[in-house]
Amino acid sequence: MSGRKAQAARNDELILQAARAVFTADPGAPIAAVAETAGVGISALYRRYPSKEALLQKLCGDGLKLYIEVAQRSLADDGDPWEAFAGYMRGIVDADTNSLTIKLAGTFTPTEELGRDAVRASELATEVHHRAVAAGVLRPDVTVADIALLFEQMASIKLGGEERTSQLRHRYLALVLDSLRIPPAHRDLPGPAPVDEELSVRWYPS
Amino acid sequence: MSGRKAQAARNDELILQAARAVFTADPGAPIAAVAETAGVGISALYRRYPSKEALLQKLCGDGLKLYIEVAQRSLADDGDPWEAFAGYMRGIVDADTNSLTIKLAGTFTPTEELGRDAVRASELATEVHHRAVAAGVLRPDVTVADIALLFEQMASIKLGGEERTSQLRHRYLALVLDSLRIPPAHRDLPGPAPVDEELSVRWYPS
DNA sequence: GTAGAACGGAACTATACGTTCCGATAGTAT
DNA sequence: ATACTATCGGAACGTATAGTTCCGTTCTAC
Repeated sequence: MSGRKAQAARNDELILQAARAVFTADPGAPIAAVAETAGVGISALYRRYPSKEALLQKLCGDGLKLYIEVAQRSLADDGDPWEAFAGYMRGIVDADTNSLTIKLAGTFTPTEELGRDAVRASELATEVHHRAVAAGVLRPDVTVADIALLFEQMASIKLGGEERTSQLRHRYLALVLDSLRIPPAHRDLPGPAPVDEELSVRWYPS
Repeated sequence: MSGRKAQAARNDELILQAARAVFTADPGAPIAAVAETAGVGISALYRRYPSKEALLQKLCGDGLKLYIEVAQRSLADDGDPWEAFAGYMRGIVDADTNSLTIKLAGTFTPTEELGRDAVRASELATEVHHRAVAAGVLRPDVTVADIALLFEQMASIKLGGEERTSQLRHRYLALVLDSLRIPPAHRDLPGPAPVDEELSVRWYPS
């Protein structure tokens, strides 16, 4: 494959990557920002997706599939039950699927396939949760819905670049995990704590 | 005081309350929404504040003062050091000052007075934090900036009505406090856990 | 050399929102 | 009683933003 067809195929991927990056950074971003980030024109977008809504549905769908994959990987883990659960949570935080899925909830009517994947993801999350509780490594007064809201809290952290944000999310995830694990204990926190300047810069218009 | 002057004074308060409610719910809300919520016309707003920015600065300032008050109240607490610290965190979460202050950061140029109050608030937060660490009730690998980010995470929780949101914030604050306190332990979580329907309704446009 | 797919980006349109302006109203002073 | 003024409601205006369409261009395949 070469020439024009090849560029079209490359653009397919380029556009998806750009869309993911742009909309996770700012769910309300204009579609022109996606085109610019991808380095293509606007018509390259509209050739592939009939509307912005269609693009968002695609991204949401991909996010859900990633979520399902992470959950399945955890269920396949036969080792230490706590590590399986903690790995699941770390995986979801890394996948960064909540930033999109949640913030975009209600901005478009869910597809049928989207609905199916959502219940599938929910089932898997319940299964992961149930295993950890049954193994006696996860405090039982925390429900599956609690875990979902905790993911949203992690997703709300946005500071500095992409790298730094991920680092900090894992730092606070470690804190949360400390409060979830049985027996309770304090483990070392990963990544450096934020410094004052990281916080104060946000008070000045960019 | 009666008649027209009285209504004007009442409107002063009405507008501030409405503005606080509207902008905490949606920091990007239009100014017309504030007027509608307050039950007044738009000109009643512009008579008091020359621009939207001025109103936001006022709200931010009030929020900071509230923050300072809560911190001072904690420092005046001579009882159990942990309870003083936990009460401080609960107080800040209740004050709901972060929803505004953070989300609005960078949307306007900070006033001089705003800057002064900000450093004052920062000093007090450091003092509160230092006391808890010195008393040996707060894990020392968590910094003041960490606490600030934790507040933001609590503020990101928005589910159901105002009442329910507050309930859930306290639930997850309790979880976080479990991971902060020395010695580590699991305490009962306040408020009912979210049920599935509370989460799923967000997927449908209102 | 030509047909057509893919593309870039200007142009169009709708909408949202901050701000201004004007007519109305109700206390208040003379 | 009448004129004056502070206050108010809300329509009107201008501007910015963003989704979508459209047209001229380019590049490949045959």
